[in-house]
Amino acid sequence: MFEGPIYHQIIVHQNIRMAGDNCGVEVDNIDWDTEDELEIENIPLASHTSLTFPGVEANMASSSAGPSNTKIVDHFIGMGFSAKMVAKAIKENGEENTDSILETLLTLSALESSPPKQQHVDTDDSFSDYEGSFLDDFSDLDSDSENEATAKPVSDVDNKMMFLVDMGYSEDEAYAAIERCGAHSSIAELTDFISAAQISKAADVLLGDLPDRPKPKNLNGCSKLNKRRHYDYEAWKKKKPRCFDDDDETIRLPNPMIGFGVPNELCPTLHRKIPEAAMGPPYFYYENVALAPKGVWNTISRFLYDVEPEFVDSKYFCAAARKRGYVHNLPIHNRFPLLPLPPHTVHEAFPLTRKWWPSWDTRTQLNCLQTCIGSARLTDRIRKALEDYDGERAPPLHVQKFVIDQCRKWNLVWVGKNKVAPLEPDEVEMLLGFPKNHTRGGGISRTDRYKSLGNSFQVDTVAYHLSVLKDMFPGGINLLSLFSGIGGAEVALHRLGIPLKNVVSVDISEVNRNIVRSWWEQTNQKGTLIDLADVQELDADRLQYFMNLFGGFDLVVGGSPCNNLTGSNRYTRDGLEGKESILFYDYFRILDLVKCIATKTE
DNA sequence: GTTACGATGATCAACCCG
DNA sequence: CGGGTTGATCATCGTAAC
Repeated sequence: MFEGPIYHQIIVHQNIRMAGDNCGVEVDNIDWDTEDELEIENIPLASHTSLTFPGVEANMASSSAGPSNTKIVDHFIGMGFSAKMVAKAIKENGEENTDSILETLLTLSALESSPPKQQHVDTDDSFSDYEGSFLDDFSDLDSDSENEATAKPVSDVDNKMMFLVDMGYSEDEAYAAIERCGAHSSIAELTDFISAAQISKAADVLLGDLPDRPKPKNLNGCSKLNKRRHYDYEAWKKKKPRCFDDDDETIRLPNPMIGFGVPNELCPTLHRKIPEAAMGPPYFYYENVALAPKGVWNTISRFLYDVEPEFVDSKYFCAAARKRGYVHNLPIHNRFPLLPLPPHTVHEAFPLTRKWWPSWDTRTQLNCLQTCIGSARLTDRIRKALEDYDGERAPPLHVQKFVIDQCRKWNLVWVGKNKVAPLEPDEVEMLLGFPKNHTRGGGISRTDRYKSLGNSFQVDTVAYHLSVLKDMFPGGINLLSLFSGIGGAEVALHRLGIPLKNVVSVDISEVNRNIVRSWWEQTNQKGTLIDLADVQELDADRLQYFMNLFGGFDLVVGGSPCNNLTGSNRYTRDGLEGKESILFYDYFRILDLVKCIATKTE
């Protein structure tokens, strides 16, 4: 398979970057012409029409169901059934029971004696409606609005309008949704509202003359965490705009935070049900901070096929805490940890600190490793505060408290008499499970190393979850790694001994891409690494191209930006709709495309 | 590059009330 | 005693102004 012209082409790509920035010289040598032509034909038309609005609503109204939140609708439309038929089938069966929906659809299409293919939404059209570089325009608007505080609410509405229109909804629908739900509603709420309205409308048209239809079954039989449902348009009208969350039980974090199990602990979960729409292939693995604002994890879970998130604190894997939520459709049986097991306490990890560690500092593990470190001035203040009590056995309690508080806040360790210091970058690398000097060199500054590391996976934790893939893919896997950062997923798979056949790695930061490429070369990988800069560049055409080339992706990994979610952000903790964190929807978009393309080529 | 800078939500203990 | 409330305590893949 990997011989002949195709293989040749891969080799050509192997050592170039397809990043949009600063590769002008190299680009000329790349055989990308064919793809570029494709794009010229398909993309600009689609994205421009949707950005300048005219005629879009007519286009989309006919297909009736919007593309994003109505995943089930989408799923079946993607299979080639008409939107009307899908709406009808869902109305009849309820949306939980995909089996019977499919059955109804098959019956309906048989009745109409026209095979689904005739209603089949053309692949390219549906994809190109989907894509576009809308977030570029989005962020431009955003930065403009930052200068004028008074203009903010207006442009916020504009942003959401544009986002919704780019997702494929009509301008009218988007406007109605924003008006109904309020300008501060999340994209998820807005899309839910639109799709509820669409389904309701479609059903009215189709089924208005059938008074004795069976009621949708099984809407209450779903599990606690499987709360996704659609609202009747009428029901929506009566409700106040923001009460969507109220009856939707917010996901609670488990205590202890061990997810579906960690090594050497009793497994709290022996079996879990994965919704049918979520089943692999491909397998997917999504990560973000556990302590996100309320409702964020509900939204993430709802988009990712109603899979229950697994919340795990990495303190069960290494000497530092890292509370994260993972949404994945991997089996949870027979997981195994990476060996050797990393140290679980600070003393084991940094034996030299033991000598200076005062007895009144009772920490045994570190807090979450962040992107910033404590300042030199702070460690100096601590030293001076302690030196005042040098002769005594221990400083007074208020000094102890000050020192401990700062040590906890900044993850300081004892490196000398009265002397604390932040961790060195290589120490952070070790704690996170990366090889020493993983982020070193290649023109990266110390600050950037901390930043890249602070944004990364904890390798042992992720590897434990991914370990089940080893037996399933003895020949290796094809990996699509979004927001891959310094390559946490790649390193985890490699350390598990799972060969990496083809890896498409997407990250906006050039230094991160360099780190991954450098690691790739250092570890003598036999496979192919392709790096892209921007998840928004990854459109249907390009995905299709890669999937044809590789025979599909086995695993789609991604941890989308958390900076608008984390509590340590005082300025722009805007939730999932924040400027960066909104890229979560791109993870969903791409994952859904991968699933669609895989289903089609089956 | 360095040093400033809180707010949100989770957890826990104490408390109240019926 | 159980459930709910209140308040103290703590942690947080960060950003803005120098």
